[in-house]
Amino acid sequence: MTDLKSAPSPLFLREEELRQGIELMFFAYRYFTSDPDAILKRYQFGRAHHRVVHFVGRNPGITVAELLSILSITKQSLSRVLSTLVEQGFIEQRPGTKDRRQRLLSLTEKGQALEDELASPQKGRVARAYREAGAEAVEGYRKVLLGLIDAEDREEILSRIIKP
Amino acid sequence: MTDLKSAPSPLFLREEELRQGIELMFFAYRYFTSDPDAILKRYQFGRAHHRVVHFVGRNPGITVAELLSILSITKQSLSRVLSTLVEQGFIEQRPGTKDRRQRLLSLTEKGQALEDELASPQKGRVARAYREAGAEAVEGYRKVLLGLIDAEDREEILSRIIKP
DNA sequence: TCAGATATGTCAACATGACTGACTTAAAAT
DNA sequence: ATTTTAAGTCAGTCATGTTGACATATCTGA
Repeated sequence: MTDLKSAPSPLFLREEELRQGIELMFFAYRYFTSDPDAILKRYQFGRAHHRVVHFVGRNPGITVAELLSILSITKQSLSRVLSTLVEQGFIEQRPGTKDRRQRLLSLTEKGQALEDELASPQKGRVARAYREAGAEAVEGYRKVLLGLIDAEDREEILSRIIKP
Repeated sequence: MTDLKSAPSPLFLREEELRQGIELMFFAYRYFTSDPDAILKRYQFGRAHHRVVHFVGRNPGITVAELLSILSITKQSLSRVLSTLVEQGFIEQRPGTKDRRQRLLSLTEKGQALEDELASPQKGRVARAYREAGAEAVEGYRKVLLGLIDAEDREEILSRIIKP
């Protein structure tokens, strides 16, 4: 018989490592969203508004359908948030030139200001983490995050992220 | 005057890198939670149930107050989820021996089975990402995630994660 | 050109999980 | 004995997700 006490299996160690990676993600994500969350409160907005502002800001002229696909939510969920943002003058819609059914979305100046306000502390937080961890660690961070995504979706997501 | 076209500023590049890191986190987190989310549906549970089952599983005998502190939610929010899990026999409570006001929480066998079921595909996903990225990348991933956490909270969170 | 497909928006209804604030009970601590 | 603490509860609110059905305008292909 093997000695159970003195020879912990590599499998157990790996299990522990995985669990730590999972918990670390849980806690890190909470801090990751904490800065914008605090700002959004002042506007009586939630994370959903942030996501819309972010992706419209990064993809000016995006269609509603594309936005739905990025956010992976239903039309109805988006609708509430989007109409609020349009009514309050953060986002503007204009009909597509090729297809006039489309409503191409973009940030107004006011919307751009909000986007900057929300993004700034979050970028600051990520910048600090990058700086502290070093360039090599950043590369690892990106590799692992990408690996968490279903293999078949990676290319599409990468092309969305790396676009400009 | 400097040539704006041919010499993009390092600041711009850094901005882009930060934005990519932010978006990557957004997408990765969605996949990260996707496996347990699908399972939870079958039990008519949500992410909140998962978090409770997870942290009770990893900290048998945890008090309600400690659990609240880890989850950073209110008593009322926890209450609904926790009472459901207790009623349905996933979690058991026993009075503390030193302080009988406390209800020490632990998983029942049924609760442990649920924890395993939820954790297993998530661990599989993380394991795959780790394997594909390599040990060095994993170290970087952990460094950056830790760096996203407020410096003053890191020690406490690390001690929670690395406990056993 | 017209029928069907598509892009968007809207209505109604519902579930989850977060919040606040006030209050109760039991037990511990001073 | 009084105060503090641990836990639970009540009542209400909000944000954000869901489904399914339907309306309108526009585009596209036979």
